[in-house]
Amino acid sequence: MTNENSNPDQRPYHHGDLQRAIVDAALEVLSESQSTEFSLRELARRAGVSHNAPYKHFADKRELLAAVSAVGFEALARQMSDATRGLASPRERLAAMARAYICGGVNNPALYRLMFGGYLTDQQSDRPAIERTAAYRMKALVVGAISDGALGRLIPHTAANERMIDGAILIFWSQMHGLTLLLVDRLVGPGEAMRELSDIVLQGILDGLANSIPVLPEGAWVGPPLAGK
Amino acid sequence: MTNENSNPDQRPYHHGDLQRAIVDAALEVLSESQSTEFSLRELARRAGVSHNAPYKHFADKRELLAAVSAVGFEALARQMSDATRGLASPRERLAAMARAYICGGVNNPALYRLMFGGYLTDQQSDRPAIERTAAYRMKALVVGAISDGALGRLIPHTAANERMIDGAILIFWSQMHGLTLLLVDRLVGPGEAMRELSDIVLQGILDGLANSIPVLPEGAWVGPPLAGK
DNA sequence: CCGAAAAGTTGACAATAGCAACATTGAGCT
DNA sequence: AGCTCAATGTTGCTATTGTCAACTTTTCGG
Repeated sequence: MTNENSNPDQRPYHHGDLQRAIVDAALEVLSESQSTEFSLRELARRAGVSHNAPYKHFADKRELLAAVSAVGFEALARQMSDATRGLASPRERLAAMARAYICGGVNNPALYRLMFGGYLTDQQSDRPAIERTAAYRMKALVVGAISDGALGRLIPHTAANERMIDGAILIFWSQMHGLTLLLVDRLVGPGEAMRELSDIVLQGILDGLANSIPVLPEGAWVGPPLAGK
Repeated sequence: MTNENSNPDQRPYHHGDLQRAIVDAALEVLSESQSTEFSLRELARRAGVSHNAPYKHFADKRELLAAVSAVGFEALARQMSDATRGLASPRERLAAMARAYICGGVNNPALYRLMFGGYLTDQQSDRPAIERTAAYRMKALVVGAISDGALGRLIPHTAANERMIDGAILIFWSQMHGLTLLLVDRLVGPGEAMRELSDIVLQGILDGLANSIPVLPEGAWVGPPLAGK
């Protein structure tokens, strides 16, 4: 029987869930320092283990950061999902998602940069499956709102509409992504006007897309590349 | 008389222009490795000087990377400027700038991320003056195209139009910025369709802005914050 | 022509990433 | 139970790095 509460000061040899503890510590340090340049040893210290224990769970720092990034994607997907819960109007759902997306970035720039800043992307390696899953969930939410009429008319999610929906998402996503990063980098501001600015931009997009939606060319994709290639 | 060409193999005690050499080496390594995690010592080695020589020109690594970033901003400003040279149509000028911007990012993602990825932004310190200068130049080009009629009607660059022009730039810039980063991170693709995708997106924006241009609220800004605050 | 400042060098220190060898524990098998 | 073994954690080590301090060589202004 493993009872790690019996003796608070006498940590058992085995931590219980170091993997989780290390990732949590990383999220903490990342939020505090807003930098990915912390040391694995620092995390080990925070978790109260020896400097090399993390290596039993992560091959190297890159792998650890990938895990942190994955947690970030899951959190973002959840926040976007939660934000739309109970909203009947598809347009309102889309707006809520956009706000949640921007908020997520502004509230933790370093995490957002880690997620999207190509720490893994640089290598030719694919993104972890868990990230892709979260990303697909986010995309599905957006697709749902669009097909439900967020752009002024119903656009059923059929094969015929696929490239048009992707066209709309390309515009919508890149606009929100860009705004988020400009806010984060304080190249537009002030941060307090985040909500106001994002609504202005969103308004512009929705109006534009209501008039005409581009169709993506053959072979173009939006979202994390499929696993195979 | 200092003649550093007289004896190729006998490097003089003083390098001549180490500052420049270090920055050049950094740009090289950055382009090759697509990562800012190189060592100052590596740069010193490449420049053929001792491991501490760079510290006579840069207080620390951050300062060196700031200098690299500044060079990147200058290059980007020049590329955008060159791209518009000789184009009479303001709309074409705007499109050319957008393409140059995106190209710059896709051709050297690591540099682009360094420039916009808040290596300096994290600290409360302002961006170097040289960066702000380049940024203002870029913004001036965009303002020029817009006021010349890139959005379908002339919008003179007057105080009355200031917040409307900034509104247009907010949309235009964040859209291009987002598209660039999504391309860089391969979250949209393929890279070969860069030109096609950016033209599609640009088209959507210009059409949208031709219909209505948002007016930014009081206190909002677009571009690097002014020096004072 | 001299003295100080600029530019470069050598040597040191603490911290880090990551490897290897060793120690401890718990889970499965008999 | 008792044994075994893989998972987990630890200690010790090496190579590398950022940065400081002290020293040397040039260059340049007065």
